[in-house]
Amino acid sequence: MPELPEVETVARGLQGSIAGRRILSVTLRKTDFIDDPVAIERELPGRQIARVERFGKFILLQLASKNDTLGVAVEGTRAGNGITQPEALAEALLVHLGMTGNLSPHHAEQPLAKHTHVTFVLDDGRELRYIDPRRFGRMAYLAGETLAAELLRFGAEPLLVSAEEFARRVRSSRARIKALLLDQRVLRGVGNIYADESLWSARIHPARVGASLKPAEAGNLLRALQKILRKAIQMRGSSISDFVDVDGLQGDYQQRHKVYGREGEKCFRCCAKVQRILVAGRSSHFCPVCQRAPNSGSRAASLRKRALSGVRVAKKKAKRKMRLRTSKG
DNA sequence: CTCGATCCCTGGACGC
DNA sequence: TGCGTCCAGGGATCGA
Repeated sequence: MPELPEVETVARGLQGSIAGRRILSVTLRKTDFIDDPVAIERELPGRQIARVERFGKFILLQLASKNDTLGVAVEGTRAGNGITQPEALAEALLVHLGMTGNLSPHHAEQPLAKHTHVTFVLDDGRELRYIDPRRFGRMAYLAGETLAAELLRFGAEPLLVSAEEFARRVRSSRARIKALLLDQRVLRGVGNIYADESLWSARIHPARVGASLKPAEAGNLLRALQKILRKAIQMRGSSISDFVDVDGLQGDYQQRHKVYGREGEKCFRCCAKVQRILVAGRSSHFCPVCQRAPNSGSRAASLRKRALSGVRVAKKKAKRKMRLRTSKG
């Protein structure tokens, strides 16, 4: 299940193996996961892949500008509004691997694997193939403002976001921290595995409300998340069911999982049994001892809280009254 | 705003 | 062996 480290692994692999190659032709088979199949057939043939990068859980195949690739002075700037915006990222093919997507180069003579939905013939005799049994992935050719608008929908990059920014995003929401970590509008790239792993590391229960996190807790969580993501990238991601990189190699980070997929097994810190519950509709693995359950979730607790704060307010009012009376008298 | 439910899809696990 | 059933999960969408 490709999340940030897996997608990063694939993007780096592709950057090394297909950057600079030109796409000669495109063959589409199943297209129900493609935003606009016709645009892909129209725009990609003849184009050079300038660079491959990760954006959240997306692989971005950045296309060299037509001017560069053709080496011909095509018509001048198209900026009709007079604003010249030398957009670094003007055109790209976005690929989301979903749950089971695989994007990798193959020798042309290699038989097509089952569920090969897209083939890009490259100028060196190889083919870049997209294989995705479940078709939970997504593919889209986007350019200009459409591309910019699409990328703007996503939140901060987990490896670059500052502690302040992360704390602000997380602590300004009443949603549960697990849901916030998974919400691509908050952070881009975190999925179920790394959300659970970082919450365990920071000893934060997945059902905690974001706004209930103390600044220090938010800081610990981001540190844990970044450390885990970096290590996972170093180990080329986690291979749970079928993730492999562009060379067909599995990742190794699943060997480091502390809670994910370990329901019923002992917590590595305290030996309590790892539990799995549903939070935000996703299975969430955690240690019930290390990660204390929020008590603000229960009705009884919230009533208790309200009663307490009510008492506090009443006391303050009484104090103020008293002060007024004494100052007068 | 936040939630849960539902759908998409297939392969793998499991029960009989 | 061969069914049927259930489940996983990222994301979109919809109604509460």
